[in-house]
Amino acid sequence: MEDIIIIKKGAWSPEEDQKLKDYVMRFGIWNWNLMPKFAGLSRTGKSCRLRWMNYLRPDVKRGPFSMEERERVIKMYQQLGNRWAAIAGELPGRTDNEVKNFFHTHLKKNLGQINNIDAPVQCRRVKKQKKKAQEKPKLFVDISSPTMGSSSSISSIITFDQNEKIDMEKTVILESNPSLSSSHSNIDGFDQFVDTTSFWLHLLNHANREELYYENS
DNA sequence: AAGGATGTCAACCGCCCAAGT
DNA sequence: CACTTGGGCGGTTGACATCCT
Repeated sequence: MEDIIIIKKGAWSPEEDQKLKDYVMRFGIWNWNLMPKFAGLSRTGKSCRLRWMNYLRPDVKRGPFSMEERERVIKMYQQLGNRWAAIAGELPGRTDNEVKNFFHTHLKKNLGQINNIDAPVQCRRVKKQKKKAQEKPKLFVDISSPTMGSSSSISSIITFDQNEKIDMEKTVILESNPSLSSSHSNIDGFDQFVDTTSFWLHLLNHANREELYYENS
């Protein structure tokens, strides 16, 4: 007769954390699937691995992202796209999960809802987002890869510094490399163009973030 | 003050890939 | 070469905190 193993899910208790930490410190990582049994944990190997990698590892850096880290995330995202593990690799002590969460909460929330950056997230906030999506956006953002761009017919490209305000009524945000930017002649009513690196850094640096957010809601 | 809306982040799920057999 | 398995990854969800009306 096989043993019945009850697998626990959800938040980790301090006791579980200690068990996992103690075990890894003592015996190292050898097989995540077998480890829980030996460590006395009612968790899956995957769950243990995730907990260790994202939280318990001694070299995991916690706390808010510094401005340097923020800038790096933005630049790496533009280079690599949603390869969070690769981006995290450029940020010592940060995990892919952290980078992903940071991007979604601090960057995308301000920009994604006003453009088709990607498909809407299926979550409990969809209802509200749908309502917002019906309204005509004042801001258009294109964060497609620079290599995807085609010929340009941009009338003007601007960058701005930290204290400069953006005309949200007539602004089109284009990709980071102006020379590769694609034509957006099919978008009516916009006459300013801003490269995304500049825009995102502005958004992060500047207190206008709130203003920008609500401007579009 | 209360209840709903929203923000944040830890954790889970499912898929993919590489290595081993 | 096909199959299995373990680990890694990105997408998504859920719980809780905070904000807003």
